[in-house]
Amino acid sequence: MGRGRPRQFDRDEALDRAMRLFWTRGYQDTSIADLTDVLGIGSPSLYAAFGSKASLFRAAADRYEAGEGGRPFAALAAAPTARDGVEALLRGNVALFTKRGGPRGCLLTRATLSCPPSDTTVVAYLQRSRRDRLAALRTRLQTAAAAGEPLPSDDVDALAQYYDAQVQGLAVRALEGATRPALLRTVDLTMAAWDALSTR
Amino acid sequence: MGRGRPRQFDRDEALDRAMRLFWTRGYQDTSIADLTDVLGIGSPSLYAAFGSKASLFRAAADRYEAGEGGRPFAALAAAPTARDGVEALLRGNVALFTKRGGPRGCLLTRATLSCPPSDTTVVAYLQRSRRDRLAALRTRLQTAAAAGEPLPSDDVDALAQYYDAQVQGLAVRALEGATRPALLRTVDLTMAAWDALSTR
DNA sequence: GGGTTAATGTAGCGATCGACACAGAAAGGA
DNA sequence: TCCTTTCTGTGTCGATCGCTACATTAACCC
Repeated sequence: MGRGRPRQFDRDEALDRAMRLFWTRGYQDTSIADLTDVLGIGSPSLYAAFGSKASLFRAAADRYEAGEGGRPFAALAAAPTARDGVEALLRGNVALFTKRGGPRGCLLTRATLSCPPSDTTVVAYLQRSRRDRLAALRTRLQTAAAAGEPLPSDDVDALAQYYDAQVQGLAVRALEGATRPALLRTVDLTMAAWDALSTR
Repeated sequence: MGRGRPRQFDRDEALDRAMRLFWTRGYQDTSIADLTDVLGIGSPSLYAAFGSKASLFRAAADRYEAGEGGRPFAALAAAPTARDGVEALLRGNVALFTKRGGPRGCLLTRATLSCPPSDTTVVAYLQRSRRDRLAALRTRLQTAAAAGEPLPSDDVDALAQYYDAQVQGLAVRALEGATRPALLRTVDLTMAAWDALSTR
């Protein structure tokens, strides 16, 4: 298999720990020293395995989106109706943002507000990620509209941006320390608004 | 008046420029070198006038809240009804977050997500500021409830947190580059939801 | 003008940032 | 066994971080 000296750490586990650390402290406030400390490896090993801080973050964010972070959006797409999907998206994100023992809030939202513009590759990654999430919302609502489901508005684009704002608001409040029940009451209001606007 | 050598810069103007810079780049990504550059003064003058980066930020944030940043909340308190107040709060914040030639988003929201926990005085300031804003929302809704105005929910506390989340969502989206018309469509939906939930 | 007080410009402090040079260590292939 | 290849630990690079010592300059009071 490998020709040279074998790697002495589990790359996936290291990536997972890096992801948790970026999630906890944001992008800029997570230093290479912090990472090598938590990962238990030297900085040359980190750079050999991941290239740079920026590319390590992108790999960690990929892992976030492919795992926990992507689950609420998977639930959105899989739900039988758009209403169920949006509710699953919001409640799933509340659970994600307030999980016991885990970092609070959203890794991507936090990074978006704490990444210096000079790190262009990270900024570009975050922009693409945001576009993808908006597109996921829009397409789910679009298919619902095509299926004749009742929606709170005919403007699917505006709806997608509206529910994206709900998610971001929940993420910020979770980071500020809002409790899970408090965030769920906010989701209750958002879904009550869906119903009140849809039945006309 | 002054005993020693007079200050060679306008303290208020310097504070205003510092506020704009913190608003544009967040707390952590704004360095003392950036500040002395934009303010046109040396670092000893900055420290003599403002004490430290943390206390300069708090002074700049005070200026933000007393000026532009506080206007939407002043409109909330001054409006004849809670509905008008919330709408003025949201639309005022959209205008603030997308003002041409000015920084995008909210100075406080951005700082909340980009301030290292080690800067305890700034963290404490931001927490208190957030509590105050939530309290402003809650008391306005409370007086409306006492006056018998129709509200989207009987749970005033949940309502306050819900509209706080709306503001934060708008702030994040503005920072991500959302246009003013797009954010206003989101506010349209939020206010349509108010009406649909209030008329029962 | 002298003396006092305060703000300024230069220059640099120790610490930390992201990233890497270098040599030693551990594997496979011959 | 020796060579090649790859990873690991030590040490450190130049740059930047927030911050300040020091001498100088410019105002006031007398």
